[in-house]
Amino acid sequence: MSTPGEGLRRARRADLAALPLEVAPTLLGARLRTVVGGAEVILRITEVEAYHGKGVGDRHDPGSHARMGRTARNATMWGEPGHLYVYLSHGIHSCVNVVCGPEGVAGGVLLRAGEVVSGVDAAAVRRGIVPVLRTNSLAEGEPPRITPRMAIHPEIGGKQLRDLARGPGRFGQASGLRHPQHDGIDAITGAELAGARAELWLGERLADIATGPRVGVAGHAGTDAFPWRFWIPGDPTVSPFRWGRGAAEAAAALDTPGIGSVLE
DNA sequence: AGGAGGATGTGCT
DNA sequence: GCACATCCTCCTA
Repeated sequence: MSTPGEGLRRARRADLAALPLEVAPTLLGARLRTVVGGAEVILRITEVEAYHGKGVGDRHDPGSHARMGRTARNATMWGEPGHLYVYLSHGIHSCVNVVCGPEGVAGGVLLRAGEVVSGVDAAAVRRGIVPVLRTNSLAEGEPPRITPRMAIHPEIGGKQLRDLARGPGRFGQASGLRHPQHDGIDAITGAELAGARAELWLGERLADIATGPRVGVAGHAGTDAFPWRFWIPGDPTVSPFRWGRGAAEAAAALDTPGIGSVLE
């Protein structure tokens, strides 16, 4: 079993007890380690979004699955922090959130993108591109690199490696976690659920964090004016920005920038 | 009971 | 840039 990285420690439930807007930037550079069907993948998180909901002392979030209150679908978002809310997007993609905020208050951080730092083979199999990618024997903590076999396909370049977990659907697929069987899995204890285990590791120090409006969320001028999306500036695995339905118009009316700004 | 609309990715124009 | 896949959830009747 490989370790997720130098100087990292397992996340504790208390690390995730604050509201999503506070927790979200602390998950950048963290590792999500999953073992599904015996295959381990470690993802270094490079892009996240905060989602609140409707709850006591909470900021109302009309872009959240929890905006209407507690339902069967979003129940995990109300639960104990540190579990993973896995939902089905567009009938196709299983997307992964880290539940945070106090129990009884809806909140989660959507893991939008990551870098596969271990288990490239398993991730590539899940992404359906296994013939192209092979891992060489990587030293402990060494990032995956473009292999000779990839070099035979110059038209591909490093894009398939970069794209393995670039975007929430790809991230979920690379992780192996799926809706509905893995919804609610505990990333603090690492307890097995439906043949899967998940662990969250924290502790990487980042020099800079970028913020901006969330991607693809239907127009909610009030919330999109606030930076709910966080990413590691310059990281190639961060997904492209796009407006949600009606959001561009709403943002234009408020003179809200779309790409976001880099904070210190 | 029926239907609209997704916290998206892919492929074609 | 735009259509489409595919299915679940919640709203309306």
